[in-house]
Amino acid sequence: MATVKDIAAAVGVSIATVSNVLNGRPNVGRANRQRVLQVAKKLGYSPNRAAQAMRTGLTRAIGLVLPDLTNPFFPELAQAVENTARSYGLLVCLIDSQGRVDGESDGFALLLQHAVDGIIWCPLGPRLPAKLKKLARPVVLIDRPKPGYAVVHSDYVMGGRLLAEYALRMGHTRVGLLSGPQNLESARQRRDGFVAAYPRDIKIAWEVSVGFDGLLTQEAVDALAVRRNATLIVAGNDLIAINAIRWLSEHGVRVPEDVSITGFDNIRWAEVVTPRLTTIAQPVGAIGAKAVELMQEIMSGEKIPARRTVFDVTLIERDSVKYLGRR
Amino acid sequence: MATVKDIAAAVGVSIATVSNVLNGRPNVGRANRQRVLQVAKKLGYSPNRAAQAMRTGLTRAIGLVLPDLTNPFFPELAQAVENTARSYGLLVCLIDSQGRVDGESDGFALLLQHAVDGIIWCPLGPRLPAKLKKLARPVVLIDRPKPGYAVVHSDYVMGGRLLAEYALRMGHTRVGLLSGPQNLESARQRRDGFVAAYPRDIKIAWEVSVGFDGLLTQEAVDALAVRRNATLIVAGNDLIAINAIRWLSEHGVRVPEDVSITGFDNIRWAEVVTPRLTTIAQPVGAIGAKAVELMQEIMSGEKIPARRTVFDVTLIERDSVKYLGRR
DNA sequence: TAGACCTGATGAAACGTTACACCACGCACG
DNA sequence: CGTGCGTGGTGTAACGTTTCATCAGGTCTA
Repeated sequence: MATVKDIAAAVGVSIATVSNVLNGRPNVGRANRQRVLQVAKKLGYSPNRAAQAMRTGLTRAIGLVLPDLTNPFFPELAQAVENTARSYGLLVCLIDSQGRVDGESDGFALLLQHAVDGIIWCPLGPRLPAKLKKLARPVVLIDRPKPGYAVVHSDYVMGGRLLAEYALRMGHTRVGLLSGPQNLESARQRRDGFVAAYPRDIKIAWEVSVGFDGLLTQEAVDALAVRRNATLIVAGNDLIAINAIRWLSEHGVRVPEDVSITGFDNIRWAEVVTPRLTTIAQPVGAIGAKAVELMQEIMSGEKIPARRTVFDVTLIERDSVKYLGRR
Repeated sequence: MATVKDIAAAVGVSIATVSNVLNGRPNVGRANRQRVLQVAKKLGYSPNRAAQAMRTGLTRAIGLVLPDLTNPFFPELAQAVENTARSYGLLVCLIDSQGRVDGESDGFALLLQHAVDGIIWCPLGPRLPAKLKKLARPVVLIDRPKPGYAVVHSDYVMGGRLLAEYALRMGHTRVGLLSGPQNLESARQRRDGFVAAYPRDIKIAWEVSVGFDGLLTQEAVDALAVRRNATLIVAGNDLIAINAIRWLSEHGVRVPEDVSITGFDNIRWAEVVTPRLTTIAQPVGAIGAKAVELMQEIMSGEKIPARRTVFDVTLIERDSVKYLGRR
């Protein structure tokens, strides 16, 4: 591997001069600047990141800490993050905690050892390890807000509202709520957005909340079995909706003929499942990209970045909601 | 951050001694060894990776280069790789080429800059960039063999054979082949394993091959429309099978009543789709884990690792194949 | 013409490790 | 008693960069 010393020798200047032109500093003459650039290219020079890191403390790598890649929401996110990061010349170091808080903190420790320049984090555990906090590297949360952090996510209450409007338009006035975990702001806002949109027109027949992994609790199954007189089930995300559909069809309840259902996230399963799931689409790619851009802004110190970036969502109408006629 | 100098000062020995005990070298007395360890722990010492990398040339990080995380085969793989790597203290640096060969080589360049210790690669492009090859870092291929590389993948011809046996058992003797890209060994072996298993009993009514992303070509659609008198369609992977099912049901052909179909991979969609897909399960997690273990073996130089590790696959019987009665 | 001030360039220290070469000491052996 | 060796320990160079302080020489100004 060519080093700055090699370039200096080839051009006949000092390594300081080489370093100066490579870093775009002004104190070097036109002729030398050109020759250095030229030789650097010819030698296929690329700076030794380890040496740079040692001098500057910066690694040009960022961490991406996710709870579970097998949750189909995350791969697309990871892909967007990686590609945007790469366009900034940043390497993405992946941590998948497999839903375990201790895995997450192990991951943080590893990222800390490697001194990543920043972390994009979809939080599972409650807080950042103290050591990492002391390092004061920029942290951008994704999808799940937490006080004191920059965060980018989509407009969950808008999503809830969109679903409520649509429900009404399709003639549904009694609904059951199969919400996500209510300790998560992202789940709470979906629910609240829906409930608050048309409180007079839409009655909540029943309500139970489950995890975002979609596993149905006994309570949830009981609710699905009875359904009271809800004509529509509003699920906290697509995974929940899909599991509900499967449970229902295994128990002889047809969707949407007997009961309608909506999801949230528009994961790719949503259109392969039967019936194809009506849901809310988040701009996952844009969210991932924005998180990296934010990170880059913070790192370059150009400006104080927004604490909170919220993306609009859209309704994806498919086949899982039956039209009951105008009210 | 505490350094070895800090420890040395606190204990009252030289930094060389500190380094010696930290690296388990024998030339240091019992008393000093204990005190150094103790102080290191108290100070929360963790070695500066950049400095280590500069001295030793080793970074304790590996690259994971994938063609497309949104292909549901890969997230599980990535998760397994990351978790196993972490258990060895290795950081995983992710590259997702989004199916573009130039993205892949950009990714390799980035990994090269960061001097990862090795690369786990599910190859898209034909060859490793020359520079990387010169570095002679260990490379382990996953899923797609290539001459001259260590590779871990599952037993595709066994999968093909299993499907053939099953087809026969269910009474299917005329099949259509919707194979994967035949320039990929993994697709070719699936097909050949199936075809070669019972050449006298099973007739191939027609055959077309498409990409592993499952997008149906015009040729594929034509074949699906006619189907000749095939009673079973053997798809190259689950994505292809699922797209075929969707096309068929959109065109009034019922699965499996009118035609049966099988997949390959057992991606998680396979059990949410209707009908639930009969397919071949690969031990994806085991494959990812094994790739890392192999990498670790090569890096530690303990032994010459196997060039090729092949995993058994299993048949997952679900609802997409109709029983036609014993022949 | 002396001083001030630019421009272009350089020497050398520093970042935190590792590892080679060396040293001091004590003991055993011929 | 001299030599050799094993044990425990240290000094220091080197990895490749960046950056600070410095400098030579030229030009402008008073």
